[in-house]
Amino acid sequence: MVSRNYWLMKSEPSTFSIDDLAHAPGKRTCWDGVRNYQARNYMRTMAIGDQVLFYHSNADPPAIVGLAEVVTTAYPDSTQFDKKDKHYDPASTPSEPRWDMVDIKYVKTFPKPLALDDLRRDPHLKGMVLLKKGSRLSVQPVTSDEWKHILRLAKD
DNA sequence: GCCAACGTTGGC
DNA sequence: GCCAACGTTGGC
Repeated sequence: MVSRNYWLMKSEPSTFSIDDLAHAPGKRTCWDGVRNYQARNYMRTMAIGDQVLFYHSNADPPAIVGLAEVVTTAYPDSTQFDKKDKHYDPASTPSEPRWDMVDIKYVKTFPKPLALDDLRRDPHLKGMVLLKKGSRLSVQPVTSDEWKHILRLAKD
C-alpha cells in the first residue's frame, strides 16, 4: 500500500483564497508562481491523492482554513515563460524549465479556521514547519501525526 | 567561496 | 507600515 503524503500550502486570500478554489472551474487550480527551490522540490515529490492543508497567509488571522488534494504530479509552470506575468523568469527555458507546479482540488472548508495563534499554543504541533521561527516556505511537508491532530481540531 | 546588498515573505 | 528572517545575486 502506498502511503499518502501530507502537505501545507500557503496562499494570500487577497490573491487566491479557499473560496476562490471552491468556486474555480472543477474546483481545481494550478498552483503557479512558486519561485523557491525547496518549495518546488517538495512539489516534485507530490503524488496524486496527496492531501493538503490550505493556509491563509497575510490574513487576519493567519490560519489553516481547509483541505485540498493533489490531482496532478508536477509539470512546468507556464507563467515562467510569460513576459507579462509577475512570475516571469528570463533565466528559464522551455527545454529546461526551472519552475514546476501541481494542480490541486478543493476538498473542504473548515467550519472554523484554525488560527496560527492557537496552533502555536498546541503542544502536539510543536514540531510543525509552519510554526518554526522565520519559516517562510510556501509549500511544506506535514507529518501524519500533525495531520490527524489538525483534523481533530477542525472538528471541534 | 565569501559576503554585502538586495528583494521577498509574512506576522504583527 | 514595520521589520526580522530568509533566499538569491553578483562582485571580488
